[in-house]
Amino acid sequence: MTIKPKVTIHDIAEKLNVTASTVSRALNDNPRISDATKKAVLKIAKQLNYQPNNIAAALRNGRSHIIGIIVPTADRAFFSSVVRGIEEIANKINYKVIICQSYDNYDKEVQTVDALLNARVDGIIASVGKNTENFDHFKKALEKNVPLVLFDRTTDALEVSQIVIDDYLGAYKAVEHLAQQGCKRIAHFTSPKKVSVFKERLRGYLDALRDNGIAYDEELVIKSNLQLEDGRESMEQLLKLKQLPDAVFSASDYGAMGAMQVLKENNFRIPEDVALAGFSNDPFTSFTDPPLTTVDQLSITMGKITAEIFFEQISTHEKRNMSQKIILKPELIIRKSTLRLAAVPAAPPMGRDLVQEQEI
Amino acid sequence: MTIKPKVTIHDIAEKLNVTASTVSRALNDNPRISDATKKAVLKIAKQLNYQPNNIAAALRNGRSHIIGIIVPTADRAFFSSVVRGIEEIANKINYKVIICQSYDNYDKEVQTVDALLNARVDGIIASVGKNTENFDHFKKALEKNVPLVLFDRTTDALEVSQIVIDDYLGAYKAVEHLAQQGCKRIAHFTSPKKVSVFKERLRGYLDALRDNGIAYDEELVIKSNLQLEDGRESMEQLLKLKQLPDAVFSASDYGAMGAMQVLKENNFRIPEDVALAGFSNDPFTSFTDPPLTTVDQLSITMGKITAEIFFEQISTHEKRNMSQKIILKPELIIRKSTLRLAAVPAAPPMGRDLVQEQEI
DNA sequence: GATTCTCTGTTTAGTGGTTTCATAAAAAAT
DNA sequence: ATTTTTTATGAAACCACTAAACAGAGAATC
Repeated sequence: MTIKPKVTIHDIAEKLNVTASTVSRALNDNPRISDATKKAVLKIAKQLNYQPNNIAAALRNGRSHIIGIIVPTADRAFFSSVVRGIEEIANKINYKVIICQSYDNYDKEVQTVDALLNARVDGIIASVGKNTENFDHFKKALEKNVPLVLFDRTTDALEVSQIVIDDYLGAYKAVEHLAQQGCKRIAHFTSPKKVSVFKERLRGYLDALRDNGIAYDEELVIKSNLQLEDGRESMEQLLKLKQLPDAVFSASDYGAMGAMQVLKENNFRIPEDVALAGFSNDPFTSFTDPPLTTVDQLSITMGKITAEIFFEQISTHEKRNMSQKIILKPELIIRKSTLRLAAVPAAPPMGRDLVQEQEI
Repeated sequence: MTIKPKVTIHDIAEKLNVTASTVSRALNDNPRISDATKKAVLKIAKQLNYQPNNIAAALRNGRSHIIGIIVPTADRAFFSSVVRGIEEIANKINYKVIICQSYDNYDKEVQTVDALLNARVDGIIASVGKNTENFDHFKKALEKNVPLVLFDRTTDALEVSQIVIDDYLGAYKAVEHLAQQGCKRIAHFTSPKKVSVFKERLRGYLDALRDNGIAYDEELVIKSNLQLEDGRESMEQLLKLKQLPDAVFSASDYGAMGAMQVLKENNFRIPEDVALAGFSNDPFTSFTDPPLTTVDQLSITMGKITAEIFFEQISTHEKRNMSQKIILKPELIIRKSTLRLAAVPAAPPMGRDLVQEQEI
């Protein structure tokens, strides 16, 4: 394999006896260049296998046409869907996307923002890490006039546009549904963290209880990190109560899954003895037995809207347009884990469309 | 929020009454600069909140310190784990990673390679799309002397280093395990595509049958796209046979999951009536009931090794070092879906460590 | 016939950081 | 004291591309 020399617009210019600026304009389809010249340039460019140097262009005009996306992790179906939605729109208008993962690590998040700024991205779209409480790194981006939009995990500490789902409503819907299925003692798994989503879900839980005439019982609300193992422990704790719950609404699917495992190990029937609902509509929730009722977060929609708002901001650039907050309405995906009444939903079961592509 | 003016090394230079080159050297810790000057420069840089412009540097020295990763999709646990492994090593030596998704779309893959070349990445790590049969876009990278390493979905059509797992061995292990559990009629779900991984898995299946004294029965090998729905159909097809299988080894976890659903719907016991094994160790497999035996692909290891080989290539750069092919040994994760003999594995169940972080 | 446009291109001057080459001063060697 | 070496820095070129300002030829207008 021979290594070809790098070809620049100057090489093309030389071949055609014009200047580099003419070639540059021709390649950029500038109206000041005649069609004949454009064609000639394009032809030579192709012939020489010219590959534009985006770096030089970026340096010159101060826009890299690259945007940075920061997510806690890209392997969560929710985040990757959002990313995909953003990418689709970005690609359409010739922007490249660079995906960065913070792994919910504050330091890494700070470094990433810095790295993106150094790389001179044209803007940043981010979902804030779980442990982030200081937002100076994002402020730095704003100070440099780099557009910033937050989605899902956002903060009001920054004056930026945000796209979130209505966690309150999602939780409310789930708990209301449980109540309608005849549940009277509905437990809730939540997090001790100050993250707003959990506070909102808790609020939805409480309001739905009240609106459905169910008294709040403190011992039914269990705080944990909401991982699988936490869900197991929380459920075991609940099983020690004198009066058992007849439903659990977990603020995470993993927490619900842990509860499901423990319930089955103890020979409880789901949903007859205890109904179960989660939050997020993680892909695995349709594969559990019984399939898990959960709240879908409209990830694709969120991605598209996020991208739209972001690029709107990019184009209007200088103008300090007010930041907007968009709240999407989540959807309750009802599956067997909560269906205690006769009526089973007609086929095809809901949420089936969320099945992932196969692994190879 | 005030927009601060962009500060360059020239601003720092001016403040200190030195030249930009001195500042540049000081910032790069060049030994030819006195410690006093270095300290002064660093101090002013911090004071002015100087942010280096990587683009300018990249243009000048022809290395962007960015590497591109192309994966079919980032939301598959396997790929994102590999990416994570790569990222970890890359970050350590101050390289940024830009993750691109081809969505198994050939055109998008070609465009992506082009875009990465234009962005002047220092190298590319890729897993080839399912439908890619022409590799000219990758050849273009090689011609430009841009290091390229392939993992998992690779090709021998290119003279590059590859890191793959031994699909043959994975399949062999799975089928051997089924035989050891007393299965005599083991079915196999495979793909009609020409992708080597499936051919290898089929080969492993066949050899394991032979080595365990089980006769090959053509009607037990079912070809499909291996998605969930395909698995269901394949299983239904098997259930129509006069002589039912007592085990199914699917070349994908989703296929196995489809089979599990159909089996349960028809009141077959798993694994007593039919044992089930998949391939990939997708996160959901530990949440099914019963949990699914499957083959783990050592994604993290693969990522680390891929990164190591890649950066080795980056550093030795010019030298046209021979390309190597590394084949990792996959691991069989035994779970209840195949355990027909008394011995149930002691807690904690295997594969538990693969549980994903919770969704929020 | 002179003036003004249009059209198509050229000239020039960046963009921000790095690096080669040169140089002055200081230190070391003779 | 003189030469050589070392140290610390400056001046200018350069990376590849782009945009503003400028220019010349022919067409259109008065």
